[in-house]
Amino acid sequence: MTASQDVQLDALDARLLTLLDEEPRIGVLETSRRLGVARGTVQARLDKLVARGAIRGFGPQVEPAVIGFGITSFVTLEISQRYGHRAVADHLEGIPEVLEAHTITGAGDVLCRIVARSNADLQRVIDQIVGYDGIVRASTIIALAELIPYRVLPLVRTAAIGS
Amino acid sequence: MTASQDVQLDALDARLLTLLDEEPRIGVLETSRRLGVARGTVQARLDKLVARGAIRGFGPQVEPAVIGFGITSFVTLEISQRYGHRAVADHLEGIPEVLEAHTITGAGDVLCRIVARSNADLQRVIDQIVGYDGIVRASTIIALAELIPYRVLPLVRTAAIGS
DNA sequence: TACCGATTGCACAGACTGATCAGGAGATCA
DNA sequence: TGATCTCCTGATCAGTCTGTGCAATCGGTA
Repeated sequence: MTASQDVQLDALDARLLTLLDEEPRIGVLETSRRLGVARGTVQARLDKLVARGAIRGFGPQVEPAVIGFGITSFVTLEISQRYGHRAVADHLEGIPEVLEAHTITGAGDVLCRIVARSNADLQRVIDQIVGYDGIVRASTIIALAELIPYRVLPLVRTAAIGS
Repeated sequence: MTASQDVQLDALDARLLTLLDEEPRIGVLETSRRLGVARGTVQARLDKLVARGAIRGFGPQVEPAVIGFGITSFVTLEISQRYGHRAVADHLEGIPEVLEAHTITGAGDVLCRIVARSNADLQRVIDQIVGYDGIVRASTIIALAELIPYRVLPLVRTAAIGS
């Protein structure tokens, strides 16, 4: 699962990632100035992080809630033994409202994150999900408020040695 | 919660977001060429999306699993009525391994996503979480495999009108 | 028909990128 | 101590992009 070898970050990597997260549009040159290192160093560090997979990408982070999908829910699925996980994953991949899915331990087989335009719309999506033989039943939890929005930076600082 | 008014995307927005997601480093000019529109249009669209909050940012998307945190888990917390959600959120915010947290409906009060270096490390993090008076107990689900990695693009295409 | 927002095409100066190279600093090993 | 390696530095070069502003155009609307 873990791609190749784990990437060990250092303090400079952590500062670099933090700075880029806060001001992604400043460019490599300005970044190097802020960090007090040579431009080539910044480019080399970035290339390395991307090459090793530590950075998945720099794409725009779209906020589902702002483009009309204000409801977030976590749905636990119980899948039929006769169907493989792969088949279920394929089914789920075809539903845009399914933002991610994991196989899990415990009471349930798959946990997925689902967004919808409204509670009624959520019902529609869930119906679509369970309208597949491989899925026996679904248990839905609705997210009421976002206490902590997704973040990785604190973890990056923890992971960095000598910081 | 939803910042201002929902942003209604159109086909061009969807194509723009898709292209930027696939090749974030191509720059505005190249983007305009690929989309067949004027450079100013691309800039205006992007500015608008950012201003309205549809795009949260362009920061590097760090992959926790690659920097040493290979274990992902979802932990449901039951919190004491005497403490507010806010207090619990503050507590959780101080723990880097807590990547996100939501208040939820159903059997439990808070659902959070937690990563750790190993199962033993996960135990340490959970102990840290429950070592707080406001939290009565924690129920942990471990993610075994990532069936669908987090994605938003299919949703963007769905949200766009006239696509 | 007049108005309005959005898009276009163009222009300019300034700044950045990608690539490359020689030299230096620090760590490792025999 | 000396050889070797890796990483960082500082600099150069041509080519390209960005930020900005403006006048004209287009499509839909009052």
